[in-house]
Amino acid sequence: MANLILQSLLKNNATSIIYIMINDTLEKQAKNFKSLQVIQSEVQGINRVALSVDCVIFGFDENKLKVLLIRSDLKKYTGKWSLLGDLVQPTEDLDDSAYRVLKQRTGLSDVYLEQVHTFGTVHRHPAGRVVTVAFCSLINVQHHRLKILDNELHWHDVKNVTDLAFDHQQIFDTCFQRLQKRIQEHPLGFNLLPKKFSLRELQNLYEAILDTKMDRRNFRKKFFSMDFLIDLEEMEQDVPHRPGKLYKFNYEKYEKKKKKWVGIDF
Amino acid sequence: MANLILQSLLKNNATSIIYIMINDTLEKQAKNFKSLQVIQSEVQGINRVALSVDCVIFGFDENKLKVLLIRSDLKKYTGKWSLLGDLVQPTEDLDDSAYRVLKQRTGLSDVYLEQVHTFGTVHRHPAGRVVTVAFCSLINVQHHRLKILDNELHWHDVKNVTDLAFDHQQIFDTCFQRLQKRIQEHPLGFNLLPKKFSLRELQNLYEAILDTKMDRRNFRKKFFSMDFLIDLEEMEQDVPHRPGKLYKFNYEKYEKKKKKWVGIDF
DNA sequence: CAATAATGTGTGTATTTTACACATTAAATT
DNA sequence: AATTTAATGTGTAAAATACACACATTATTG
Repeated sequence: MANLILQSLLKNNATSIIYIMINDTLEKQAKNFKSLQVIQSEVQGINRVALSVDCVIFGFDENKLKVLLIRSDLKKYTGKWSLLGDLVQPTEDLDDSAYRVLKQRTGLSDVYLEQVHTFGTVHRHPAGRVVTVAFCSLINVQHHRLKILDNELHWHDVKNVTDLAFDHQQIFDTCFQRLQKRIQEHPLGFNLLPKKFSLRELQNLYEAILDTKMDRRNFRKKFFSMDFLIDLEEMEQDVPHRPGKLYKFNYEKYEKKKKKWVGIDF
Repeated sequence: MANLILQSLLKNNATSIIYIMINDTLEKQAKNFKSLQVIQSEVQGINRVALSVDCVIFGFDENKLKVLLIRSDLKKYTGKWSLLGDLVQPTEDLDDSAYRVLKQRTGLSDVYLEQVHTFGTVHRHPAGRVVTVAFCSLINVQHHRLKILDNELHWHDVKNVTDLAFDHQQIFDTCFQRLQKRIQEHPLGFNLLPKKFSLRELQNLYEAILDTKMDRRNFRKKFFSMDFLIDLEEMEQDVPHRPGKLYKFNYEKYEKKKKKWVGIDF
């Protein structure tokens, strides 16, 4: 009897079936049909949702902060910009999924992604229930060439990001806030600078991301006192002004001295 | 032809069907059968996963930090403690789901939950792919009575939390770290104290959560300088030592003066 | 070769943190 | 009732950090 189901599915060009609360035999029989992909659901029953990842990739370029956007696929959002996202595959870890999306959409690899927040209101996606996990990152635009440019992939000025598709504006805002907080607590900024960088470049970076101005002299003092910069005894080349000294970041020392701060601060 | 599928499903006592890549007519016909629950899946295709929420509820009780745990349901983890979790319903927002789980498992309502992190490695759940979103909270044990005690629900001493079921140890650790960070940046601690509290009670709270000792005099100075405490001109009652002054927290003032900190600190 | 526009180095003041010392108060003890 | 005890409440000085600002130095540009 169960065979009838399978035959019908095949005749209807079904490629997959997820069955719930049907007797066991159906599963065994279904597995004989190679054109049918059977996905069993023991505990979950019908409580399944589509899960996606969205990547908010911030880029630092000529002292400005950018973000990667593409044109939305969906008719409902024609013309609107959206984040880089895709569905999570059933056999794929969340993190892996985010890295895959980034690779597929941009060609970028060798980028560290951090999970930020999961967005799951029922009607956030027009095509049905889709819960999405947002990841973010920060890279140097000059150091990473976009190898794929489908859907008008481009670096969008962060200051002009408005009215994105879906709830992507909310996702973007959340990730931007997280980025600003992270860079004050962790030295992720160094990944976006060349291996050898000047203090001016470092300060430009912080000023761009935090959208603020800092005193040059106190900024220097702050970083030297932290003792995480290694003087390379080299100078900048080809700059249209007096060259500055070049430094690199001492990751080892940072890891050892990492702040174990305990106090109250609000 | 599609009817054959439906008839077969009905004869097999199917209560639900999720179909993918089948022609449109099937959906329309299926909707005529009231015993069949039809869940359409346009964009998601077969890329669906089960989604759950897990709640890490920290409790402050007699100057100790606790966490709510239950016995695991699953045979694989018999005897092990686990967090409060359940599957997210298809028509339920993530947040709502977490609040429902808390209510169903403990009877607690009127508790603020914060989303912390989503855990989604492929094999984290023995029964199949289950991605889980972790929420956490912090309440005063004395102010919230547990109305349901199934599965040996109880307040477990945080210092003795080891070897939880599933990947719940990892989830717990992540949430504990988040809690410790949060309480240093935001005044959530005040929700767990009586409306009128002494400085000693406040300090006990911080010392319990941050697992540290602080200098009593400097702690006082710190909080008074922040100017968020209102002197109630009352004294403690029935304490076995010299009574201390009672204070309440000035939420309005905090909201106004909230720190907009910009700097580097690592 | 002077003007320019950066880098590099202090210096003094204000603020915050930290480490302690001592007086005060109410309960418990003798 | 006087004394001991164990808290609370207040103060003070040194150290560390943050902040505002001045000036010398160096390469480039016109």
